[in-house]
Amino acid sequence: MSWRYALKSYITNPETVDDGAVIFFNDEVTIIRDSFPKSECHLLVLPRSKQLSRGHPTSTIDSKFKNNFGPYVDSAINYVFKHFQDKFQVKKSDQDMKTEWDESVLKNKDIFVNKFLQIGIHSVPSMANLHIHVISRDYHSVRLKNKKHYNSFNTEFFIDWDDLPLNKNTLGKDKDIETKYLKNHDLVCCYCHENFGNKFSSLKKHLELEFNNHFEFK
Amino acid sequence: MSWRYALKSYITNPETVDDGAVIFFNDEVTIIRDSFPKSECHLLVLPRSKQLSRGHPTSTIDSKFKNNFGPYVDSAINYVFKHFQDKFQVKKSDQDMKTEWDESVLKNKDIFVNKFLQIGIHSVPSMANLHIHVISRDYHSVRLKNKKHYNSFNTEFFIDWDDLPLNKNTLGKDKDIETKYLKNHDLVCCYCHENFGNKFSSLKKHLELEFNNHFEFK
DNA sequence: TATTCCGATAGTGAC
DNA sequence: GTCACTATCGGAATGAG
Ligand SMILES: Nc1ncnc2c1ncn2[C@@H]1O[C@H](COP(=O)(O)O)[C@@H](O)[C@H]1O
Ligand SMILES: Nc1ncnc2c1ncn2[C@@H]1O[C@H](COP(=O)(O)O)[C@@H](O)[C@H]1O
Ligand SMILES: [Zn+2]
Ligand SMILES: [Zn+2]
Repeated sequence: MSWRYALKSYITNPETVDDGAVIFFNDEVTIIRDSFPKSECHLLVLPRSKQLSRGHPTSTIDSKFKNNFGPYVDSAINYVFKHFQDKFQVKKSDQDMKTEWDESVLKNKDIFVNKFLQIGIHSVPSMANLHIHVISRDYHSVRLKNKKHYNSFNTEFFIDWDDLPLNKNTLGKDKDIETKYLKNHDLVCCYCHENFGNKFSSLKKHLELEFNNHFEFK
Repeated sequence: MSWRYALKSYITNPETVDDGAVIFFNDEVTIIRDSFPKSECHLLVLPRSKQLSRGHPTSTIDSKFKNNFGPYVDSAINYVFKHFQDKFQVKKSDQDMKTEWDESVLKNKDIFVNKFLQIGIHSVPSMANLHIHVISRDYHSVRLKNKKHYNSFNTEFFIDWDDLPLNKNTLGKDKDIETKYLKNHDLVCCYCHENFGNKFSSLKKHLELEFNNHFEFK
């Protein structure tokens, strides 16, 4: 079986997968922790229906789909929020200045979701089984190892759940999308918007600083 | 002072340079071993006149220049021939087949020069002080580290002393020459003409074999 | 087409 | 998609009263 089907067993037999990734399943969905999380908390929501699973997300995720799976996405959101709350707290700035990054980010779920969570899909998924990413916007992870990883979540390559279904599918060819957003797009810090060009190593070090400036272990 | 003038002290004060590179100098020329030799034996002949030294080789090396410096080039050739003779001998092939690579290469200077020596210049020199390369055609050297190094001696980027002065300077822009010959030109073995494409590492290993198949230490 | 260091880019085979 | 490995390609600094 091709690597494109690495997620398949999570929907065919979630009860027998023993890698500890599954956090919820019923007849309709499986929710897992991504095995190669690109942030502190990175979940995938997978519809179990073969029909839905093999569809391309941009054409499959319509309002009916959203109505049906919205609650499961919400539950993934709740999980991430809780997990982050349990593990981290907002760091008090030395300067004690009033910023957007006050404690409310980890106290108020709506603020957390708006400022610090990404829910959506990749324009060109690699994994064949349809999945929705629910990922915290810290990008503080040893699994985040190259430009493609970062830009797949931090450019228009990432399509927000709220923007689905797309009014009109204006996406180009897969190769063109990848070239434009994953290869040629500058690396831009998601905290402060500093532009790092192609310097992934510099961005990595910077993300480490950003994370440690904003959060600390409880 | 810029790295482009790394050769300057060899012509301004050859008597005080103490790196052991200088093998001959008089009022007109300095002859040195290249500090980063790309073959077993790699010399540079440098006119000491400021006027000549700052000229571009393709416009400066005319018949008058050649008459004047030909003898020094010859002396560099003699040095390389002698050095190679002293250090190496042609290896007897197991198959004992009659090839061009018989012992005459290291016994007859004319054959050595014709088959195994390159005398000339780079189309686009990096070093600002005019210099003529006299280099054995083995390319067996730890200093030969990349495609540019190899192709600068094994494509038309290298202009033979015998072809100077050029009838007509049909060279393009420096950048274009560099792209065409150093970057885009395939790597081709100078012994057997096998094409290695961009695989410099493969060529390196092959050159090691070629050298050891043709020569051995005395 | 200076060297050297460091890192970005790219292809491979395997899982 | 992952990893590990190898190797190619690419920019930046290079100096120093
Ligand atoms: N073998 C695997 N098991 C579980 N998840 C994986 C595996 N390989 C890749 N992934 C994740 O699957 C996701 C696929 O994302 P996508 O680019 O949308 O197809 C990525 O976030 C990967 O980290
Ligand atoms: N610092 C140096 N001292 C002596 N020779 C050098 C130095 N740097 C480079 N070279 C050599 O100078 C030559 C310049 O060749 P060119 O490409 O014709 O300018 C090359 O063969 C280099 O190996
Ligand atoms: Zn930042
Ligand atoms: Zn060969």
